[in-house]
Amino acid sequence: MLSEQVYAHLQGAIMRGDYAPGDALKPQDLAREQGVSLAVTREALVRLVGEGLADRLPNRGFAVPSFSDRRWQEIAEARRTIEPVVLRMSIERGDVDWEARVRAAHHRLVRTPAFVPKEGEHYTDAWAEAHRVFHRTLLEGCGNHALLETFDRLWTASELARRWAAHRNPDRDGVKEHRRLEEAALDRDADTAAAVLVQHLTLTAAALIDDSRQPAQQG
Amino acid sequence: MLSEQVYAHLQGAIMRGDYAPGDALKPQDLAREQGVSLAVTREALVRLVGEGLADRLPNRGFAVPSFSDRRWQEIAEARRTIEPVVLRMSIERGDVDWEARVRAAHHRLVRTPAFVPKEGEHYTDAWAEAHRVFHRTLLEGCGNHALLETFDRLWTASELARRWAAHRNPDRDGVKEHRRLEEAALDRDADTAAAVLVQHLTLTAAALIDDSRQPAQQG
DNA sequence: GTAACACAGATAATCGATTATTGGCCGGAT
DNA sequence: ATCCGGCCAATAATCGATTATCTGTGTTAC
Repeated sequence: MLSEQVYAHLQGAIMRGDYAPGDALKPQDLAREQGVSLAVTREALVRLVGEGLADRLPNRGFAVPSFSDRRWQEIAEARRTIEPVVLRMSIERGDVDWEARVRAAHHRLVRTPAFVPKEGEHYTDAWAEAHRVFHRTLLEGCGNHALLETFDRLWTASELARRWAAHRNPDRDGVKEHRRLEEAALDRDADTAAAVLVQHLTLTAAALIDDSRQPAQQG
Repeated sequence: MLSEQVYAHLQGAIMRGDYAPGDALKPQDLAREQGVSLAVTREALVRLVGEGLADRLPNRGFAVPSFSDRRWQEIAEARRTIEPVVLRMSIERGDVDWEARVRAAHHRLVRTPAFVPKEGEHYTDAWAEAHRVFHRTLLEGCGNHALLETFDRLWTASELARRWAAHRNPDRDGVKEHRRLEEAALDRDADTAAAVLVQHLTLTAAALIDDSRQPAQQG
């Protein structure tokens, strides 16, 4: 299934930031680059649109979603609204296997370097994936596929937005936040875990507000 | 944009139950029936898959999602988990325009006949739509597109499942439930509204459990 | 000088035909 | 009689070419 490969390639490219928001995704060019036909490329693009990773402008083709501060804030709020509730369910229901996977995911997250020296300011692909897996594993104890799918969609949107938010981290200790999250979850302390998660998500959202509303005001 | 029409047609047909769960959706046949090419049909099918209204079996084509009791229960639980929280936000934030739209949606719901005499046991399209609009309007006060999109996806999945759940309504007064929901929302009584909504969703889910686990055990 | 129109190039959307893969069917061997 | 393996029809997936639509530019009329 060629469209699968093209889809994966485009998803990676968009999430990695190879294209800027608003850039046109021309089926012709993409088809030539990938060495496939138009139909295949179109199929992949339609899928991307379904996942929210591309916009479709009728009779004007496809494009990378344009960054919108408002939309980003709504996604962040949606996560703050939904994830704590699911986390509570997860903590209540998770079994030993879940506990083990949380530990494993946290370990992997801690041991994966977030930045590579030369690469510059952006997270490594490996860390981004470990980060996603940790957050998802925390919720997987709920055992509800529909809820986890909701998480997946919001996470994707959230990551895409963050990629384009030039975040100057206000003294933030992500490592510590994650550790507190892991501890509270494994202690079955739902209240604490939910509170820490909300704070974690709030801080992430706040980092963007600052940058977009006070660009380079360092006085 | 032809694929749009084909998409709309298929969505309606699937939701209406013109195809049974598991039925193959053959691009060839569909293309012939609709008088369009394969590419167009495929594009529509890929969209359907994205919306959860079709399954894709690699190298084996597309099919109507097979009904799964487990999946349905998970969707119902997801709704019970998310919608009350969003309803609270909506009640807290909704403005006068929202109030007016809630009243209008409820009025329309009440005045739309749920069944047509001859048609048999299934809801009319008009009532199903009015029902959806009422529930969605209740949540729209939250003003968060990401959350409403989540609602839309869960609603679609929920409706599709319900279409195939031969629900024998246990003495249920849907009209009354909706009225209590409207009243609590407009009274800004978030606690009551959330509680009524959870009960509403629980009863809907329960109707299916009964039928699938005790098929025709009447005495 | 401005504004409306028409042309041209680019590209989105669609089509009909070709290739590749699947699952069932038949025959032969054990 | 049953099981294994190779044909065959059906159809999924892909392709290259065609048609329709949009955007920008240049021209002409006022």
